[in-house]
Amino acid sequence: MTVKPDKREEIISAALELFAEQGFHGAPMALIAERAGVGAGTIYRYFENRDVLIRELYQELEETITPFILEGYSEAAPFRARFLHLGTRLLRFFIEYPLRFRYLEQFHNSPYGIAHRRDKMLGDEGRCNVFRELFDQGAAQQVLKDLPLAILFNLAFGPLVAVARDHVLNFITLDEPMIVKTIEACWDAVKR
Amino acid sequence: MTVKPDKREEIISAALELFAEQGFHGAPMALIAERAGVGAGTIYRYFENRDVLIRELYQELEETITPFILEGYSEAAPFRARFLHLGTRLLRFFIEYPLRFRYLEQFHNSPYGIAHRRDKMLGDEGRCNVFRELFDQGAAQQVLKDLPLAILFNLAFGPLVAVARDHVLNFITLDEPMIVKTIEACWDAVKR
DNA sequence: AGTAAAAGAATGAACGTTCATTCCGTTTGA
DNA sequence: TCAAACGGAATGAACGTTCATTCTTTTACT
Repeated sequence: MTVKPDKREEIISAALELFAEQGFHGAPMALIAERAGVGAGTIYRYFENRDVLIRELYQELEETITPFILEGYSEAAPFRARFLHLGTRLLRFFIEYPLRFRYLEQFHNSPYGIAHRRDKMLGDEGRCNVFRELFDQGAAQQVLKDLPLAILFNLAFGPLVAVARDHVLNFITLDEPMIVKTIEACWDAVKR
Repeated sequence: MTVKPDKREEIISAALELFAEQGFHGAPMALIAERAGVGAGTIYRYFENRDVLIRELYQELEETITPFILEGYSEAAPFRARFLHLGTRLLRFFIEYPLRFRYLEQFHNSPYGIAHRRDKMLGDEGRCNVFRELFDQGAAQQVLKDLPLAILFNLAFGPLVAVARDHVLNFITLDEPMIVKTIEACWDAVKR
C-alpha cells in the first residue's frame, strides 16, 4: 500500500483549487468530491457541511501566511526596512501561491469574509499581530502619518492586494524589482 | 391616476438594493420581483435573463460615476490638484451611494467583473478615460513614478476602494478632512 | 361618444434543473 | 467478525425560467 492518501487533505486541496478557480458558485460538492477522488458523502465525514469546509479552509490558509512573511524578519531592523520586508514578503506570498490568494480574495468578498472581519474587529485585537504591532509602533514613533490605524492598513494593503490580483489574473506581470518598487510606493503613502 | 411607476426602474432599483445588501447569492429572482412590486415573470419582459439584468445594472451604475466626479473639474488646474479632485470626488461618490458602491464591488469580484475587465483590457482603450488621460499625462510629464500604468492605478485606487468599503461596512467613519488626507496619501504613493 | 374587438403587458403557478445533504449497502482493516 | 470508513444513488429544497391565463390599454367602427 502506498502512503496513506489522507482524504481530508485531498478534499481541502480539491476545494482550494475549485473555489479559487471557479468561485464558490462554480464548485458544487459533487465536483469537489470527484476532484478529490472521494465519494460525495465522504466529505461530510470530515466537514460538517459546506460552510464549515469553506471556513476551515480559510483558517488553514490564513495560518500559512504569518510564518511565510516572517522568514528573515528582524525585529531589530529599522522601521522602514521592516515595513518593506513584510510588504514584499506578503506580495510574494500572493504571487507564489496564486490559488491561496484567489481563495482568500473570494472569501473576503463574500458574506463569510464580512462576518469574519466583523468578528475580528469586535474581538478588538486583530489577527496579523505582526502588522498590528508594526503599525502601532510606527504610530507611536510618529514615523507614520497621523491617520487611524485602519486607514494606514488600507493605504498599505489596498495596492498590494490590487497589484497581486492583476498579476495573478495575468493583467500585468510583476518581476522582483517591480515588487520592491510597489512596496516602496506603499511606504511613501503611509510614511509621515 | 398617479405617476406611472416605471416597472423597469422598479426592478433595477430592487435588484440594486438586494444585490448590494445580500450579494448575488442572496437575491433570487422571486425576491427581486417581490421587492419591485412586480410579478416574477414581468422581470423577463425587461431583461432577457438574470445575467443580463446583472450586467445592465452594472452598465447603468458605471455611467453615473463619470459625471459625478467631473463636477467642478478643471482641465487647467495643476496636475496634483486634478488628481486630488478626482480622487476625493470618487471616494465621496462611493460614500454617498453606498448601495451602488457595494454593487460595483460585488460585480468586480465575480466572474462577471473579471470577464468585463478582460474585455476592457483587450479593447485597449480602458473606460474611465478621465483617469486614463490624467495618468498618461502625468507619466509624460514625469510627475508620476516610473511604474506601469496599471500599477499606478492600483496604488491610487486600491486604498481608495478599501477605505470606502470599510466606511460603508461601518468599520470606520470617514469625515471630510479624513477623505482629503487619505487621497493626499494616495498622491504620495504615486508622485515621483 | 360609446362599445366591441384586438393588442400588449403582467402575472404567478408549474416545470425542469441543480445542488447540498442523507441514507444505506459495500468495503476495509483490526 | 465487527465496527468504522466509504461511495454514490436517492432525496428534497431552492431557484431560474416559461407560459397559459388575466388584466389593461389602444384601436376600430357605428
